[in-house]
Amino acid sequence: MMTISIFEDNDKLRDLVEMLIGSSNECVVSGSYSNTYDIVNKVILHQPDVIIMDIDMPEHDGIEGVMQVKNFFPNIKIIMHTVFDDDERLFTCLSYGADGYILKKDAPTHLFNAIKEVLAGGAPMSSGIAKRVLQTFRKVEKPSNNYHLTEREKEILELLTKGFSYRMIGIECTISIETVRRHLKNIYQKLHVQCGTEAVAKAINEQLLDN
Amino acid sequence: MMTISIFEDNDKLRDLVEMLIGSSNECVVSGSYSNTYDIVNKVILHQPDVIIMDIDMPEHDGIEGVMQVKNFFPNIKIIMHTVFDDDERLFTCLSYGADGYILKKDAPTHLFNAIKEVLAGGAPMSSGIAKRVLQTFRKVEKPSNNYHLTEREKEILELLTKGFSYRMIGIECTISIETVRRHLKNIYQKLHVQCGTEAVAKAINEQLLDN
DNA sequence: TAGAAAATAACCCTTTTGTGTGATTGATGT
DNA sequence: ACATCAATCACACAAAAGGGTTATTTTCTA
Repeated sequence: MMTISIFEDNDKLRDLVEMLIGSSNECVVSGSYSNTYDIVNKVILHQPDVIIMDIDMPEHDGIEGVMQVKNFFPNIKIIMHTVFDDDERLFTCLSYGADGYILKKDAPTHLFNAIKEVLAGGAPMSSGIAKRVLQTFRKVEKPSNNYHLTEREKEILELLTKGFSYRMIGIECTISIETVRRHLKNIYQKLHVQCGTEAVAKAINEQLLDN
Repeated sequence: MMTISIFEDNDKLRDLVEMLIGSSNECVVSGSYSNTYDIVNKVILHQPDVIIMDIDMPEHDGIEGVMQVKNFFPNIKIIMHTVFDDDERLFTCLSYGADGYILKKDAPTHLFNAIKEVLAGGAPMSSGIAKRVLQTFRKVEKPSNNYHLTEREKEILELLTKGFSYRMIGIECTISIETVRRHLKNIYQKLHVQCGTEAVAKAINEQLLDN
């Protein structure tokens, strides 16, 4: 028997969800509130396995709720249930550790399936949400940031980012400091930079070093 | 009527999937191969709406396939169908733009639902996969990487990352070069680094500059 | 209002960087 | 066999970086 708590400020919707879950013989609703005020103590009181969390609530909203709960009880599953599908709120919730994200426009059965899914270790999301999440993994089209650095040059540049002086690089690579200078001179030219610090910044920002 | 192509080197499984899809009255299979050799021309030939793509295939594998197809036809949906659930391959595929990721251990109906889901603009994933994806959004607990840099110090460090020399920083901030030296000396101490390049690397890698 | 923290500045001195110029060797490819 | 390129080394020189020390002014706060 799984225990569910609900945080939702729309009374009708809250009742509906409560009924939906209550009618199941696997879940029971314990704790149903219209905001996340003092949520930690409420959670301690009800010991839910899953929390259904609206975002837009007066005073203490759902984002605050996720943060608080996940901070103290990372194992309690939280499913966001909201009308919002903007990136801002979505990724904020996910970064706080929300386990699922269901839009209210989906059928109520979606929400019910989501509960089973989080309990099974999944991450239920409305389809548009899942798509948006995957989209963030798309590699931003690199403007061919290939400066044709040779392997040796990359090696030396990497040592430079680690704070090695020219001399230390020479010792590390067992070459003379003169050669190190020569390599770095070439590197600076290829990267179109004037000095080591700029080269290091560019190398890290544009991920020029294969690590 | 939707057209599906299949790339899968296990003959039996390929036939099975083909049958499964063929038995639907909404989808038809056109193009069924055991590797992704010359995949672009094959795709041109069959004009599929969705591609079911295995990863582990001899010679030309599914990762290469995703890369090629998405490069030329970003609108064709690709669902990965594989036994692999390691992060390495998962995120590589997603970065190339895969639209779904279904594990072979899931029921075959999962795959069929996935086709409908991608066509509806979704991003079908096996539950464990979805969870892993969400996990990457969790804010990594910053080990209080606070070196107590003052605003001025951050400002100067930022200019350093832009390749400004001490003198240029002085001009930019309208302070003497001596003060710049003093600030940077303090900065190096606070960051526990020996030189500018290392400080720049640390600043960028640990996101010390609020931008 | 006294004290702390931050920002400012100067001087000295050594080491490091960065540039210009030139040269040799080995591998690679045509 | 010749050309190209990467990697190596050398010398000279100017500019910049970085450390030590000391000191003044501003700003903020207890």
